[in-house]
Amino acid sequence: MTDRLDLAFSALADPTRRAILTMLLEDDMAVTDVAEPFQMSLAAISKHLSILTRAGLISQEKRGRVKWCKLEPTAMKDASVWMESFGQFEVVNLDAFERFLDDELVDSPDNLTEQTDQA
Amino acid sequence: MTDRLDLAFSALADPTRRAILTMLLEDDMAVTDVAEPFQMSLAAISKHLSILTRAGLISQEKRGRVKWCKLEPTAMKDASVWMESFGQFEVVNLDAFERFLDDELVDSPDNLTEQTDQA
DNA sequence: GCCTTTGTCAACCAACTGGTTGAATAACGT
DNA sequence: ACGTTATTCAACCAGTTGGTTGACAAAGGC
Repeated sequence: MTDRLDLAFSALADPTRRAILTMLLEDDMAVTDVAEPFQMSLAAISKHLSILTRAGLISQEKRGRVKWCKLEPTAMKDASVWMESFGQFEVVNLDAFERFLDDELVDSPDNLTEQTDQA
Repeated sequence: MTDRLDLAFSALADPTRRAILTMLLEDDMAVTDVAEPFQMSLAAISKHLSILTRAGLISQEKRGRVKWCKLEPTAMKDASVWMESFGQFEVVNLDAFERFLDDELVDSPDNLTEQTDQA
């Protein structure tokens, strides 16, 4: 219990934490800066960051009095690999191939800002 | 809150539910048969199944007195797509492309039968 | 030295989770 | 009609989660 996948998926289950990961996609950030756009307390964000750290999704390194947060995509990739087993049923076709090529051409991930409203 | 991704990721965060999904990879199953390998009560499994249903990861159809559970990979794929954005850092290269082509050549997914710890 | 900034810790709280049990519902076999 | 099988419902419980606040420690600036 509480293996890698448990930690990764339950860390990803929270929208605040997903938003944080999206922010870190742009650049490494200090804890205070991560907290800035949110309405909740700094302590709450600090907790979220330690959950993300425990899941291996980010790493934190203290330099001076500032603690820098850095995205660690490896843990996410493990979870992604687990999920991909389920996808094979439907996606092995030219459509997927085309989308793959499209993704290759996109160099900056501007369309990533938490796409929750597109239901 | 509690949007699609919240539901999908938190459903996937539980090892029992991931095991259930893996079982359903093989074939559609009745609730009782899903419950059989687990040590917990049937009611607990029933709850897990409704969580998976609410997340869209499976569908349930009642035929006679038996409720059949069927894998629905679409919801998982949504989550997978979200995650893949984070992979771009490391995988955008010929390696990924090559693996994609390899997958294309495999016509039957026979190598899927044992990728988890499910006994 | 002193004040400010950065971040965590500890205690607390309400809400949710994952399990239990026992009763209820619904369809089947005979 | 009756007992059996399949599944859910309702109430309950312990433990976890996601937030709060106030106190604290550590590093920097002046």
